[in-house]
Amino acid sequence: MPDQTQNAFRALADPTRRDIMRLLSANALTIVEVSTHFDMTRAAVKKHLTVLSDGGLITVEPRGRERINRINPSGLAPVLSWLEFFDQFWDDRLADLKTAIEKDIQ
Amino acid sequence: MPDQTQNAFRALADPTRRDIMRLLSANALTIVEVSTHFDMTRAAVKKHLTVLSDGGLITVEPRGRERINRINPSGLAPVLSWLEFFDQFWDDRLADLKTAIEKDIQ
DNA sequence: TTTAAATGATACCAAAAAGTATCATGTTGC
DNA sequence: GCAACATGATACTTTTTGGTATCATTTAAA
Repeated sequence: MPDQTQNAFRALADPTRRDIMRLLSANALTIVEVSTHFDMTRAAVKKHLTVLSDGGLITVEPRGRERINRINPSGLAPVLSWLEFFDQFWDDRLADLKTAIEKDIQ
Repeated sequence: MPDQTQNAFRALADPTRRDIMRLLSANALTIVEVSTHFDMTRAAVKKHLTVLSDGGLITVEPRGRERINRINPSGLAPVLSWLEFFDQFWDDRLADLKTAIEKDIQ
């Protein structure tokens, strides 16, 4: 059983991966399409996508010879859940947020 | 000029450091006191505290020969700010959160 | 049916991260 | 003053990470 919290935080720790998240928030893209936005090889980008997938932050849908990488916002839930612990310092507002999110994702 | 967003995400990527955050949320502690909670040397814990400090997630106050490590919740602001970008997937609730936080921490 | 395109997989490399051990420095208290 | 204590600092080792290069496999398309 994977530690989703750890995998998600790990995935977010790299700036390239956070950029990929933003990129995919606009459009679902293939690996090649994502690669064109970064100054590194396709293989390196694919590794980042694997880490994001392990963290539950994206989903990958095979389509013919392509793989469509799609953002998975609910993958951020463990991160928000962890951050929510600190809402005691912010007057319980993060708790409200978490409840709202949990209501949204199935 | 440090990249606070990167430093904060980097600091949160390690499970020990996240545990230290929780620990310090209850009480401000010296390095030795923090060390007693983990199965590693004092030097290793101190390194983690340095990373947390670099990320703006704790503050360190010298007191005599001790250093009081105190949680700094506002250091999470860059993280929440980045996450807020994805509130488009959650009906703008994270944006409300960010506004609320910004109102709290001068 | 070939050929080109998209991806998978592997080996390899360099740098960063996590940890230890050790010694130096500064403080407290008797 | 001096011994014990808390921390600082450095060197070193191991593992992980981010990256490249290369070749194999699968699929689309002419």
